[in-house]
Amino acid sequence: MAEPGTASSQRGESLLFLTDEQLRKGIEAMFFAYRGFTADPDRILEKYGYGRAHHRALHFIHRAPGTTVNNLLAILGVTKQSLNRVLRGLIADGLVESKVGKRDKRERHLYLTVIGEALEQELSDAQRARMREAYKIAGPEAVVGFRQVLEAMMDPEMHRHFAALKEGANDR
Amino acid sequence: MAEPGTASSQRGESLLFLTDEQLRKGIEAMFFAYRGFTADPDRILEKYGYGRAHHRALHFIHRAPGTTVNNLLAILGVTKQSLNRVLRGLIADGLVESKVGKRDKRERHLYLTVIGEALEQELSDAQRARMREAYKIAGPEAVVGFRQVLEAMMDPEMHRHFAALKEGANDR
DNA sequence: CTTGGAAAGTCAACAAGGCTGACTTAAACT
DNA sequence: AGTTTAAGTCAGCCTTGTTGACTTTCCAAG
Repeated sequence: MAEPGTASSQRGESLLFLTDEQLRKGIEAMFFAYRGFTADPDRILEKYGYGRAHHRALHFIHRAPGTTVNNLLAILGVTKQSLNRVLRGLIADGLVESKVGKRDKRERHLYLTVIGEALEQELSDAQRARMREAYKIAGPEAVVGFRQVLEAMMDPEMHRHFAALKEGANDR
Repeated sequence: MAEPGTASSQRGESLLFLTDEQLRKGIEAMFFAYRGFTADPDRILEKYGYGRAHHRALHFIHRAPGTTVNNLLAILGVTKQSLNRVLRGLIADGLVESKVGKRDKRERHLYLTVIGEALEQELSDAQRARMREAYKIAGPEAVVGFRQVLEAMMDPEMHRHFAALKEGANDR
């Protein structure tokens, strides 16, 4: 790889490797890795006639069952019309259920049905398998660094949403 | 849900955090980070009436000046028709130059013009700035791990292309 | 020297998934 | 009562991906 001779790699001040070349390699790594990251789900989705947009909706509804449309909109960062097109299909096919809110009846709370959960699992299994494999190859230390860099790369707004998606425990 | 210690393979201590929950957080981190990763260039591209596809073409032509269309096709992983549409625009606008090959006159070798380089720089500057910032926050150790995980996540075919894009030195 | 195949380019048609703008309905808030 | 909010819808547009069919140019092998 590149020159390892940047002296002490433990000092936070040793930013000598931040050459344009190294940064460009990072950019390219993101590009190629993201392709791998989406490749397996894409293949599965095709079988069912869905796309990436459906996957994202399924993923985040699974993660935050009972979430409102508005909340999902904020997480996904798309327009109401875009999301609605996708959601309509998933509801029509019986993968997602939309329930009128109790406190506020204007809101719709979204849930995965049994078959919705099943597809989410299938997609998630594939994606987790690749990630697990990558983690195994790179090792535990690398995983920590990976996550740190990714988090630092997010827009602050997005990082808020990311952090809010903690393990378990949702409202409702 | 997340049962810890499922099938402890290889290094015992290391795999304890590979719960489904942790893996899902990794997946979400990729999603949100990629959004941040593309946000700045997207804003710039909009000013000039271009899209992400144009950015990718500019990036890889900059990286491998004189590359052939076929080679670019393999790197980008799109169809000839898709790439050609984008390339046609860039050539018409004078950002990219297409030269007939010397050895093999069927091939076209692609180069950025001065203004092509200028736009590539503008895009790249923004993207590198974000990456540099993320690297600085995460620290040098993290950067190494980041790159290791990303490389392990690529499809083998894509990793070949990635590795081929080493510093400097192009064919011709 | 002929011919098969590779590299590039083009036309046409289509689909997914973004977007804007305008508008409706129902419910909540003030 | 009037305004705002959440959701949904219709219509239309754009980018970027896809197939399929076809041409031109040219290299290389028979």
